[in-house]
Amino acid sequence: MVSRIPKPTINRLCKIYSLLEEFEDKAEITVSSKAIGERIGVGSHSVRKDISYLGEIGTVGSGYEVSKLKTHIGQRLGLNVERKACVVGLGKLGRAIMQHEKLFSGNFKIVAGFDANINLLETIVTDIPVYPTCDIIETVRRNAIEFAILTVPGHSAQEIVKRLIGGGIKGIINLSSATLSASMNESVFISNIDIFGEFRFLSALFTLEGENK
Amino acid sequence: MVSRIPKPTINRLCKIYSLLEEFEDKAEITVSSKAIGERIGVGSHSVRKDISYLGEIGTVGSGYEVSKLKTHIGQRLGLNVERKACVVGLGKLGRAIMQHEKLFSGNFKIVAGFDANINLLETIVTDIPVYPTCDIIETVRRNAIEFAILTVPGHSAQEIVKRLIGGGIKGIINLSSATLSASMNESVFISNIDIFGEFRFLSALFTLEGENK
DNA sequence: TAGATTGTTAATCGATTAACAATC
DNA sequence: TAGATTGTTAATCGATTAACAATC
Repeated sequence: MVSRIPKPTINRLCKIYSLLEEFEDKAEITVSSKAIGERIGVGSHSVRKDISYLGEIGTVGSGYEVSKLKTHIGQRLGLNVERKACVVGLGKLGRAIMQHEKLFSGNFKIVAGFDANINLLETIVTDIPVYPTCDIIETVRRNAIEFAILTVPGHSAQEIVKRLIGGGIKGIINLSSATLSASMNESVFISNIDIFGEFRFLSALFTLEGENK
Repeated sequence: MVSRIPKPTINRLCKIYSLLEEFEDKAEITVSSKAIGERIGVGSHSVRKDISYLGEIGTVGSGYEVSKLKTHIGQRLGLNVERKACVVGLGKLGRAIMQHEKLFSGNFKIVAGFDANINLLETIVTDIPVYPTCDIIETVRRNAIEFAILTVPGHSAQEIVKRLIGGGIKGIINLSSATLSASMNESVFISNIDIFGEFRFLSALFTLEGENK
C-alpha cells in the first residue's frame, strides 16, 4: 500500500506537472530530478522523494520520461479531470480573474460569475453568465460547480462561503482579506490567499532580516 | 536575548496585526488568545506561543490589551513603516491591483506601474505614473521603491526580476505562473503566489481526500 | 566499463500540540 | 476567593536533508 502523501509534496507535484507541460511543448524526452529541482527551487533529493510517493517511475542513470511522469502525476492527483469553477465578487480583481481565460490551461473552466450589486451585473460584458449572489446556492447546484474563487470584501466572505457550501461546492480559493476556515462538519477545502497581507509578510521578513536567517 | 522568530509565526503575527486593527475600530479594549485563535483559524496555544516571541505582553487572567499588542507587533515587525511599491505588468490583473488602493491600509503605497507595451501605457488612466519596463532600474532606484508585485507572463518574469534587483528592490510578490527564486548572492525576498496553480492544488487535495486526512 | 542518476533509509531539523504551574 | 488565562516546558509530530547502495 502506498502511504499518504504530505501536503507540501502534493503542492510540489502540481508544480512539477506544470513544468512537464512546458517540457512536453519543447519536445523534451527525459528530465532528471536535478533539472526539475532547479526549476521549482528545491533540491534534487526533494524531487525524487516527492515522485517516489507515486511509485517507481524513473530510470536509474537516465532520469524520468517526461510524458510518463506527467501521466502518473496527472492520474494520481486527478489533474486531467475537467473542473467547473465560478467567481464570486465581480469588482476589478474578480473580473480580471474571470476573463483570464488563457491561464486556465486545460482542466479548469469558469462557468459563472456572481455579484451582490445587480446594477453592476448589467454593465459586465462577457460570455460567462453572471448572477446575483442570492442565486448562488441554486446555480452552483444546478451546474455542478465544484470550485469557487472569492474576491468579495472581507466582511461578506463568511456569508458567501455558507451559500457556496449550501450549493455543494468542494473547494474555495479565498482572495478576500478575511481568513476563512471550514468548520468541522463541512468537507470543503479552503485556500486563503491574502495578496495584500503578503506585502506585510515580506515587509516583516525584511525588517527581521539578519536575526532571522 | 530573544530568539529567532520562525516564519510561520511571523506570518501569523501579521494576521493577528490585521485582526487587531479591526478590534481597535470596534473599540475593544482586551482580547484573549482563544478569541484571536478562533478568528485566524489556529489554537489558543499557538497564539500564545507566537506572541511570546515578542516578550511578555499579556496579563494572566485577562488577556491582551489590544492597542499594546498591536504596537508591539507593529514595532517588532516594522509594520508601521511606510513602504513604496510598484506593479510590473499592467494587464487586467496588474491594473486591478494597482487601483485597489483601498486595501492598502496605511503602510503600503503604489508609486509606479510598468509594462512592456508602450501603446498600452498610453491608454491607462490613473493617478499613478506608468513607465515602460526598460525604465525599471532607473525608476526603482530614483524613487527608492522597496517592493514590487509581478503580474507579467511567466516567460518574462525572470528577466524583469533581474531588472528589479538591479534597481535595488527588497521584496517581490510574484503572481506570474513561473516559480522564482533569488540566487544565493541576491538579498531579495520573493513570494510566489500562483492563483491558478492553487486551483490545481485544491483539485488534487480533493482527489486524494480520505487517504490524505 | 565508467558516469549518471534513481529510490530509500536514517539523521536532522523545525514546528505544533499538550499540559500545567503561575498569578491576576 | 474562584475563575480565567497567560507564558513556558516537554512531548509529539511531520518534513527536509544527507547519504548511499543499486543499477541502467
